Amino acid sequence: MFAALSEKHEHKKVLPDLEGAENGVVMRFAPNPSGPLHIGHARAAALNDAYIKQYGGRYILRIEDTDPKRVDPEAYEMVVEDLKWLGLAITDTVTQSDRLHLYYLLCTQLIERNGAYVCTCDNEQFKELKNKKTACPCREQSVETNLVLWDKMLTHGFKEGEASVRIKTDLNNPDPAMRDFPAFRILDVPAHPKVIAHVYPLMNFSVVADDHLLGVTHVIRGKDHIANTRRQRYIYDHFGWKVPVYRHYGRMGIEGVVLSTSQMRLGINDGTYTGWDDIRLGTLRALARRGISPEAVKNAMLAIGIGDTDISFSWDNLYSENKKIVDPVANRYFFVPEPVTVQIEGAQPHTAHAMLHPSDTARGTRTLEFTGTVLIPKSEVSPDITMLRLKDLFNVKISWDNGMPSFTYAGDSLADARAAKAHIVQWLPAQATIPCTILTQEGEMVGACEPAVRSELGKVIQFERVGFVKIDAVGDAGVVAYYTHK
RNA sequence: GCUGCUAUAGUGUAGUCCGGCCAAUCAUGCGGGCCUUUCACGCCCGCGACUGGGGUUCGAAUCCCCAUAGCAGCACCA
Repeated sequence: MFAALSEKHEHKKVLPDLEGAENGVVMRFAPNPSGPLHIGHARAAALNDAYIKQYGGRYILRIEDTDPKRVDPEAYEMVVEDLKWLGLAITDTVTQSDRLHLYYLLCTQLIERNGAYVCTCDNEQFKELKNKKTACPCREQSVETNLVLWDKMLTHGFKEGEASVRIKTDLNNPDPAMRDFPAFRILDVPAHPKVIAHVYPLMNFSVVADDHLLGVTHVIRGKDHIANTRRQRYIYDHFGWKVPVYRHYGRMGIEGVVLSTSQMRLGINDGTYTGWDDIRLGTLRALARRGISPEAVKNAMLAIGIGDTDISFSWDNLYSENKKIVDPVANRYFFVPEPVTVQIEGAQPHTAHAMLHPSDTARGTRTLEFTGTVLIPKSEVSPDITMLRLKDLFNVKISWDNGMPSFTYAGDSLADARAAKAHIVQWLPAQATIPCTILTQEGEMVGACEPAVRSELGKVIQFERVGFVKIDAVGDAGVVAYYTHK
């Protein structure tokens, strides 16, 4: 008995169980293709992914492009790329603009079931009636009339704004948002980039149609959809379909990056941002560029879970997850910020062997040839510092004369350096160094690094005493790196 | 305003359904120490929370009520 109890305590589930998931699940991630994916999307994407991996089943990517105003033709590809980067087990991909005929068909059936009607009321007028819990005249039309009007909608008999299809719900529902919400509308402009159409389903209709058609069993989405879930239930009831299991997680506040697609686009167009992967943006491609690994993103999202309380996203937690992944694999190099060139007196040429990774000796070393002149960080040259240890090399004594420092060799003994509490600093041979700029979200850090860093293009490395960076570009002019985190 | 939802340390999270294993878990952060030729990693120690007030009960983080706060929705967006 006690064993059972303690076991219960030790069995920490990563995520809470989903009801009715024992025999596998069908879940979906359903983004609007208006831009690349950002951290907010990653939560839904990762949560669904984790459950599908836990229970087995299918993972449907459903591109929800039923509003031509909010479709960026380039986003289709970006979304797929971003999900690929995240490493999700997507099994099916559907695009709603390919499926308009299905929605039309189901709409006809729904009208035949008397679950929907074509409303030709002025929008303001309808809203007024709705708020008074009063049916608009269109609601009383016969099924036959509705079918005629529906056909008229589809055959350009109405112009934009002149007619819509509404779902019959409960006009006495205390929440006005529930009362006879729209299911289809006419949009003459803009043209849809993927399909010729002018009658488009609204999200609540197309989502129900697809969730049912695709056999979706569980839906995990943000709580901004709670009202939609209630609306969608009316459609399920009209058709007599089985309703999926829903989970709505709370709002996630994310500070420090730009997330609004329109704001990002604006900034890119006016040159404020370099592109969708500008590191000031919260897109997944920006995180990737900064050296955040997809596993870290997923782990951080799973740690947040599906709670329905509002939370604030913690960059610290993400960085911590990323460090766990990156630290064991990142090679170490010297970066000297704001370098000053100093001549060391009294030292013979030395060859320093510095480990590529301190806890993985098998990875080998890099060699730095000392021939007399080195670069060291400017911050290490100040009157209150009298001794330094050049890491993996030797000790240096600094003496000050009239405010001018001079540097002399002070032995190889590490013990001496320790005894003197000397800083162990990164350095570079003056004859073997390349310029290096580290771009951070706040600005840039200029310095120099080991030439060998050029072979780490695209990888995350650690500049000792500085932090992890991703090597973004290498060239004759030097190296550009993005600061990942400490 | 109307309709709902939520409320555990700086942050995230477990526990809340079925009240006692909870003087509240784990992670992160912060402070200190050890290790170390990085201010990294690892290890050890510490800091820090049940929104407030009533009620029910032998007993409440857990149930009920009120208050407060936050959030969501109230689009011919998703």
